[in-house]
Amino acid sequence: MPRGSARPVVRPLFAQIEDLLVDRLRSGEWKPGEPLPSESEFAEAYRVSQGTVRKAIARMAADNLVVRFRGRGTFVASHTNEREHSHFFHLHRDDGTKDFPQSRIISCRRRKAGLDMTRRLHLDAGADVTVIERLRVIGGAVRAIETIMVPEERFRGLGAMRGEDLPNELYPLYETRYGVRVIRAEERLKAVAADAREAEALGVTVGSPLLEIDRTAMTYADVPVEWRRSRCNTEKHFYFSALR
Amino acid sequence: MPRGSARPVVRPLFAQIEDLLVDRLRSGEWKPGEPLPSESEFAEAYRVSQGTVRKAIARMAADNLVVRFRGRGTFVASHTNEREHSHFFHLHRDDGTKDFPQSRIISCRRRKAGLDMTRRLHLDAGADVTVIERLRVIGGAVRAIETIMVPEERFRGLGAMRGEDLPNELYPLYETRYGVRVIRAEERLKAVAADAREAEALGVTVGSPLLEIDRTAMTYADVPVEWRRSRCNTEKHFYFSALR
DNA sequence: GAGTGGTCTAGACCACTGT
DNA sequence: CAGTGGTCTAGACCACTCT
Repeated sequence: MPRGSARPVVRPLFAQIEDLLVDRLRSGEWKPGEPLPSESEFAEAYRVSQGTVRKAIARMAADNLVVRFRGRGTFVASHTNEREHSHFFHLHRDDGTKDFPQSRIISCRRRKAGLDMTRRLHLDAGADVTVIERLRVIGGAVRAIETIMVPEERFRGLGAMRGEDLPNELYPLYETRYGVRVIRAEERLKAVAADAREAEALGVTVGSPLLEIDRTAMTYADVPVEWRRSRCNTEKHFYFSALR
Repeated sequence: MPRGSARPVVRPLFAQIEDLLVDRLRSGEWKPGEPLPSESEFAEAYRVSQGTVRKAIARMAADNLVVRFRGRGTFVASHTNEREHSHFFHLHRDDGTKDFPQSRIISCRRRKAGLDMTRRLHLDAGADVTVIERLRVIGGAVRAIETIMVPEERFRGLGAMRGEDLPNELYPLYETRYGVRVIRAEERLKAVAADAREAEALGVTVGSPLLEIDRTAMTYADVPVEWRRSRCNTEKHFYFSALR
């Protein structure tokens, strides 16, 4: 999507503080789940008022970069937290409830990136990628088949992992094992027809309509780190999107 | 969707001010596009500091209830503004560009609400509704067929309008003619198979996969005012969703 | 009790708009 | 020019957590 607009020449103080703090987050100075220094410490260190630091951190909290607790402190957001678990999973049962998906790995291999991957993941030609194929089981039934592509460079050794060792949720793994924190994602949805392989995996007839979810996941500074394509049987589920 | 949680017993001042202002917005005290009184006026009237009013209005701006301009003032948000035009339309061309849809009315009739409509629109049994059917033309080709359902009570006389008199965009009409401002919407997406009628309208074969977008549009206080169901040919377009 | 973030105030200065 | 919203400061009080 058309993103990223030119920055104004002069930035407010709080925005500059925010930039500095986001840079320090990106550098890994504080790991996911760890506490940041307090507002007053930052205020003193940067020689600005506490209110200015507050505004900077409030924006980081609004962007889900950190979470704040009164009386406890400010912590780097983490996908390992229960609250953020499946934060990016938008399939709901028709009755509106949301039950969390299980994963069943089909394959996990290392490959050379195709042209599409190099473009989506901002890779050089010939770069290595790990490609994971898996089924997603919701409420006991296979509801989606998913292809996940990540650069080997950032996730060294992932391509050599055995399927049984891969967890249900990948983003916590990205965080803890590779220090890659997924911040936001963009999804492109289409209706497509099931091919023979998909139809068999999902237990539907060839040509059945499937919801394709094409996701690019990004870390700090909008750098893409994962490309994922799911094809979902939406007979009993829907993808939820809130507009405002 | 599971929405609306219990309010805390004691609400901060700024939140109370926000509630009061939203109530006054809802009452129609200021029409879309019109200016609100200034921060300092509200501060004096409610006997709170200007900073507290600022925080209340900032939240209303974040919710797209109002728009603010430095030097000019605060204005009630309106779908008639260019910026908000097609704000809720999420279909993009495959190349990422977004061109705006034209509408071709198929029919516009008054009916008795079915059980589904009474439930979706919070109506009494036997209530009258206006049902509009139309095609959406994007880039010269028919890309979607759409059914729109609104309560006659709120949109009196809409059901008697001739198709030629209905504009491309309905939300500006809702605003100017009926004083109904759409604030937010929820969409549920599925992949479905085209039936004979849809296939003919969209120029695809029967059974082709279509993206169904099922939207409930709401005004202030999450009151539903429109139910809309679109079935889209996504061969050359995708539905965009940003996750954070 | 010391330390955290959340609320609220009061006042200053600024950029920008309309006249 | 007066009036608007945007930024920044400094300080007070609060609810809450940890030890």
